[in-house]
Amino acid sequence: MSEPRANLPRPAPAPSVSIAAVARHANVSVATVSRVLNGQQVVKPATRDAVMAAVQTLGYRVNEMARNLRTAESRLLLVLVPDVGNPFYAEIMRGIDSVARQHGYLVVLCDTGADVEREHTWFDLLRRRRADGAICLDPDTVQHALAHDNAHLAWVACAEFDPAMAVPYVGIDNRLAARDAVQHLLERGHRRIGLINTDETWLYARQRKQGWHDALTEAGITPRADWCINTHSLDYAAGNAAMTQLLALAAPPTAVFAVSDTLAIGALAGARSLGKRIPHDVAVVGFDDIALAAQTDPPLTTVAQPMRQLGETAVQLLLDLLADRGRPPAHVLLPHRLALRASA
Amino acid sequence: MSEPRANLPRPAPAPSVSIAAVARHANVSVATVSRVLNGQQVVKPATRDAVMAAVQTLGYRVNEMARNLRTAESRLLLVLVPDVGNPFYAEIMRGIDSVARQHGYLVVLCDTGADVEREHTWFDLLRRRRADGAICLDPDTVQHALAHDNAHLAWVACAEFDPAMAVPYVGIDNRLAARDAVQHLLERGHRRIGLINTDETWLYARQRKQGWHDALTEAGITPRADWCINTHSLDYAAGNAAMTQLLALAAPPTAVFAVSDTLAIGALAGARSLGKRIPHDVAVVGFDDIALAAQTDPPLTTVAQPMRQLGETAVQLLLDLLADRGRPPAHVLLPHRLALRASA
DNA sequence: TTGAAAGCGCTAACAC
DNA sequence: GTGTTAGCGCTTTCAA
Repeated sequence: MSEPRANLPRPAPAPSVSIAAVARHANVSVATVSRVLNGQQVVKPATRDAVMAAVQTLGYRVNEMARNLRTAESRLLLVLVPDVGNPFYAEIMRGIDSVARQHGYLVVLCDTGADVEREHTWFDLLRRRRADGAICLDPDTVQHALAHDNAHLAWVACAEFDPAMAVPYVGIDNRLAARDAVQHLLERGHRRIGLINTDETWLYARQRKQGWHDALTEAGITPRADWCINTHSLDYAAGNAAMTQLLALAAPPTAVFAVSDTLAIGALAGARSLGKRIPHDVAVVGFDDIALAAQTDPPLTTVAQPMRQLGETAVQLLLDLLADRGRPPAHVLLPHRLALRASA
Repeated sequence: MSEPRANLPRPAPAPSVSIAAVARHANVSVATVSRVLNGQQVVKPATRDAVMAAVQTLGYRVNEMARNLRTAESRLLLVLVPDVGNPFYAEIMRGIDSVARQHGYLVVLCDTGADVEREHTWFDLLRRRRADGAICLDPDTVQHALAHDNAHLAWVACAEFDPAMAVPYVGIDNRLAARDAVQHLLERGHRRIGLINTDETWLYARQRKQGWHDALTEAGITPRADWCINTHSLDYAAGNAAMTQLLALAAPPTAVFAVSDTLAIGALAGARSLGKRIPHDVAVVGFDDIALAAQTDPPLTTVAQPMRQLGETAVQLLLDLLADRGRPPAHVLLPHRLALRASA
């Protein structure tokens, strides 16, 4: 919908020097000024210098809004993030931001709360030409709900994606990564290995659970249902509660794999408050390798995701798409690695 | 400088429905369509409905770039943040974002690294009409360096500010808040109270040190120079190292006040790795009250800043300024409180 | 190598 | 109430 917008107060415009003023001052046409400003080589050096001098003395700055209207692009990219406060996303943002800026794009951080409705309102900015493209980090289920209405818009999926959708994406092999993490625990001699998983509306949650399952069954262990807890959020408190629940079991796990570092760090706190020592009483492996992971007590063993590179690649995919709308969607899987520390 | 921009590849434009098409389809003028779209009440209901129907069937969306060129505003706000990864700023961002969106503004998160040069390039976006205003969270010393060149631009300071500058700001009374924190420690019987401070290019660092000093001298204690450590960053590792250094003193502090929660959490880790129990061997008080503070072991006693409200107020100040460039700069101080937990 | 002029899609002043 | 029209400041043919 194109709703009538609320009657917002209008700010007063700032005083401005237009391209026409520069042209007048330099005794050339606006076309010539434009050519100089855009670095076109056809302009005679002397003319060029005169224009630059005028720009200098007048303190002229291009009005990018006008330029963008003319070129039909906003040079704005949207990043749709389910939870801005999560450090995992913060690092991806950094990757996105650096590459986007190199290409002359500005990035708007959009908090979606993993909610389809809010996603829709953000996508509407694309329709209104407010932004050129979007990078979506929301659950694959949310993306799926979006796909139909937004097929013609320029967007890519990052970290989380639905492989069946005709949208470019970049991520890691979550199933394999989770399997690696659990195998590490198995190698340390653990047989009862718990899983702190999150909401399975996330593809990564389903895939990492699979990886946990893979590793256990390959080791001849039958995963028990009560070894697996699903939290409703990724915050520290949720990890804390999940660990408490796991340790209350008659035969509690001797090791726990959490699908996110924030959950794992909460789990550490939960175990400690029950007087457990880590990794002696219970070992913990996390996922992501956020900065805090190296600072916990003990430092957290975790699956390192190439977060920065994830973000960088996502922008690249988006720019490729913008440059050629017709191209078949590219799918990129980046390598992960296990960051071994003291918690497991 | 208005540099010739790099020759960036141009994305292909998306297919589009203009306001003229809607007008044609509804048998009215573009002006009428514009009126309906902007919610002006003068339009006859029947006409309005016809327009809306045309909008619906054509799938029209306003081109905000064109609108913004005409209204001479970009509806974009900049938030200049020294460190995007710091959870303190993440929460302020949330406050900013929510209020900005309510007023039809989009927010761009700008990572400055507390660097004057990078700040300058961001401010240039204001000059090029790419953004309408900015909220600056950088050190007062950086702001000070900026003030001269950017006096005519619309910007406000948040959390950190130079009271002597003619720029609107919102913050808290850092000196008083720090004094409260240290007084709490004194009430618990501590006499040797360390300070983990950060770089004193920050006004808040200087002010909080003052508060620490105030409380001690009021209690008849002479603050010792070696009780005070200045870190070069706010990350967990810096807090860890500072605590280690403090505890190596001949007569180590029995309590430590850290000027940021991230520092305090790192300090907790540092103390623990030396086998100290908290608060028994050394008590710790932080500053900010980020989400993680309630999840540490033990939970962190800290000075709670109204982060969300800080952000909300900053936007309000900025919008006020945008609405009336001439108004005298408003200065707002928000209340803090002590969040009592187990670490002190 | 440069200039004149036609828009980009919209809002708003003015006319009817 | 509604239509006509003149720009907003820029880029980009097309001519010269």
